[in-house]
Amino acid sequence: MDGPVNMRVSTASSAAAHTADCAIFAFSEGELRVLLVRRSVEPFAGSWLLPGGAMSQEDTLEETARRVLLELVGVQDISLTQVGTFSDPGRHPVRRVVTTCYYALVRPENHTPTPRGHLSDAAWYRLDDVPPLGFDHDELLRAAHHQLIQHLRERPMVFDLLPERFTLTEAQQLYEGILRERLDRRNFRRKMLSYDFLIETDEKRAGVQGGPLLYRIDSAALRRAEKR
Amino acid sequence: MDGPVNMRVSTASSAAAHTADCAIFAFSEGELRVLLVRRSVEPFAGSWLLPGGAMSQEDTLEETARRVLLELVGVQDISLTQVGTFSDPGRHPVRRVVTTCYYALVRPENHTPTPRGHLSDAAWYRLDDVPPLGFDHDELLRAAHHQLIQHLRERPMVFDLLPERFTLTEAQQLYEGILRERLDRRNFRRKMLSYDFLIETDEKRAGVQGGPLLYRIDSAALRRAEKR
DNA sequence: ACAAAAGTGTTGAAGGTACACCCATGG
DNA sequence: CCATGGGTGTACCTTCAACACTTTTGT
Repeated sequence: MDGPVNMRVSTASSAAAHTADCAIFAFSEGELRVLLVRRSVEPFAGSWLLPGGAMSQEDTLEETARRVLLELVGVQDISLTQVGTFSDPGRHPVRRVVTTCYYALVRPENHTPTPRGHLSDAAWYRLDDVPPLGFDHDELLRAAHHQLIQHLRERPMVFDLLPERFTLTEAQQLYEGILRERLDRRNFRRKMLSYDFLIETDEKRAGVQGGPLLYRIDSAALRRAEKR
Repeated sequence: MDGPVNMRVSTASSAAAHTADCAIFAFSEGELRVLLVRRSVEPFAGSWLLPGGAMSQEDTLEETARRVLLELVGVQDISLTQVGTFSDPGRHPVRRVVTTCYYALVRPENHTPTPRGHLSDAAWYRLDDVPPLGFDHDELLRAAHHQLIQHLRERPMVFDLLPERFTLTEAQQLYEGILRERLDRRNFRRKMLSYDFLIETDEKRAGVQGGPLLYRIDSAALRRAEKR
């Protein structure tokens, strides 16, 4: 419980540090991808990780995560969803660090990740190609992906991952990339078209056979639908 | 991200304390109830709260929550589910305290809550009767209850709240208490009876008109069903 | 012209919801 | 005997899953 009186709290010299780590998902070239950074200092120097940052005195965890996103991929106004908090004392080999994991969905346009600070690299990985990660970040990523799947099953909420205009096939590839299963085109399409926030444009995607129609999202209607 | 090298972390003198707060639900006299404790010291002296405790160096948050449950209601081997982490810097008026909320489901038998330490009282409240709580615990309780509802809609998982033997009406009252809506008896009953982990006994509940049959749970089969 | 991808409808199964009457027991 | 709560079945609707052929466009 909260309180300055609790003795375990009063001896606060040894309180744990708290970080926010982000599984940042994007969709490009027909594949779901996640942003990883490479750490250049010990422990886990050279390991790939989910990007994250330490919570400061003034910030909430969500603000911390938002800052990470802003600094790394220059993205603002992104939907962030809390996945869970990981507190195993052994998860950090040196100090006690508790972390709260978030997932974020970003458009492929606005992202040229720029590693700074103690990072030597930053890159988008296809989910299948993700290497073993440092700390317990494999577990964080699994949890984030699992939660994204759960949310997607309940409601349509991944249009932040698609460009302004997109074809239904692209949307289907995105769903398949997240859910990791193949979907029936006709059933998928019928479900999509039943959403009133999906708007047919009069343009077609050039350079692809079949000449697929482009669609866009009516954000206000989507907002309403997501409220439920 | 994790790392001793991050400067915001290195100045760790001011790290936040971390607590685990529990929404402990029980079902008695046909009503869903939650355990509240009354705080006897400032800040929020005299306020009702969700019980909680500070995370120590060696423990995970879940172990912390488990200890709270053990000390307060003497219950062990309870399913604990993480609800979320709350980090608003203003949520504690004095110090920086981040909390992670869990919910737990306990059988009505094993509980005579015994307030200790800085608590003057502990009592089961019907959800409707919960008074305004101290800190941001109204929000924690709302979040915990909301998550319990979500989980219950997805799968049957509240038999930890029922006694060894129970009638289907009792189970229905429990569902209704959690979901806060009225259910159709025949539909509810059909769904329950479709579960193969629900086992009809040959006893009837005495002292109640109609002479309702008692049922029990095959824990192993339930475990399997919960896996999904 | 051919290859590749887009576009399109129907049917069956399963699950959810709505609804009313008789039966068993306690008082 | 009567009041209270327990126990039961059917019809409709919605949702999801399975499944194959035609049209459009690029090469």
